[in-house]
Amino acid sequence: MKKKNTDIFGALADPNRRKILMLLSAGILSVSALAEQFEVSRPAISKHIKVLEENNLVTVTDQGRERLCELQQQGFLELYDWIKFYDAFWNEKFNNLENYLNKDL
Amino acid sequence: MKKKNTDIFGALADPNRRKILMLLSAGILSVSALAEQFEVSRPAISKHIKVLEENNLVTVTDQGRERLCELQQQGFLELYDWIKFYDAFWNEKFNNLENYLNKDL
DNA sequence: TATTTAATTACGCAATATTTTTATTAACTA
DNA sequence: TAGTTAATAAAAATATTGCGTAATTAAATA
Repeated sequence: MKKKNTDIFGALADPNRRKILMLLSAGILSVSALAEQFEVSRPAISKHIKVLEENNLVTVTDQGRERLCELQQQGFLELYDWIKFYDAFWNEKFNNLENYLNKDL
Repeated sequence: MKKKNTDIFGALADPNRRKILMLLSAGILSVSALAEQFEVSRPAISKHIKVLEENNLVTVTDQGRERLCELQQQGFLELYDWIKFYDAFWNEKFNNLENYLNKDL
């Protein structure tokens, strides 16, 4: 039983991890292909990918000795759900403001 | 010139800070009123609020010796902008899938 | 089979983050 | 004015994170 290190917000808190996601938005890439785009070492990138994987932002599939990384929607949906709550909050707030402003028209 | 500690993703990475936002979604609260809802000390909450303020998730207004905290939309919009990019990514992806599936109909 | 390549694991360390305790500032109130 | 309340600042302790090096595993290749 492996324990999860961080949640989705923690996963997104690191700039290198967000850069990985951005790179993967252009297409599937191996760990090495990703690592080439960074100053940091390959093990560092490996760990970042693991965090992204644990939080369902990325899926990794073994292909021979390579591991191919691809964006996964589920993690993004989780984040989306979170922000939707506040989106609703703001909509309601501005609706109420609008109602208030129109009260005497 | 004071330097900002973290960006919006870092600001949201802490569970206590997200709880502060949730509590503020119910209405304006003073620092003390917020602190009551946590196990951690008041200075800790103070610092969390500062981070939220620096990232435009919360505005604080002085009222006598109290400081009233309120949600601020700007920070949420920043996050929204980020996720919108990936939202578009997924929409495009599934559109393409749909196009592919319908190709021979 | 020996070597190379892709990647992870293990370990340790430096940098950051979070929290606490103590001290301080400023605004109310008796 | 003296005491209390709300909050932050400063300093220090603790916890977590990110990263590198070295070692290891597994697959491809000469």
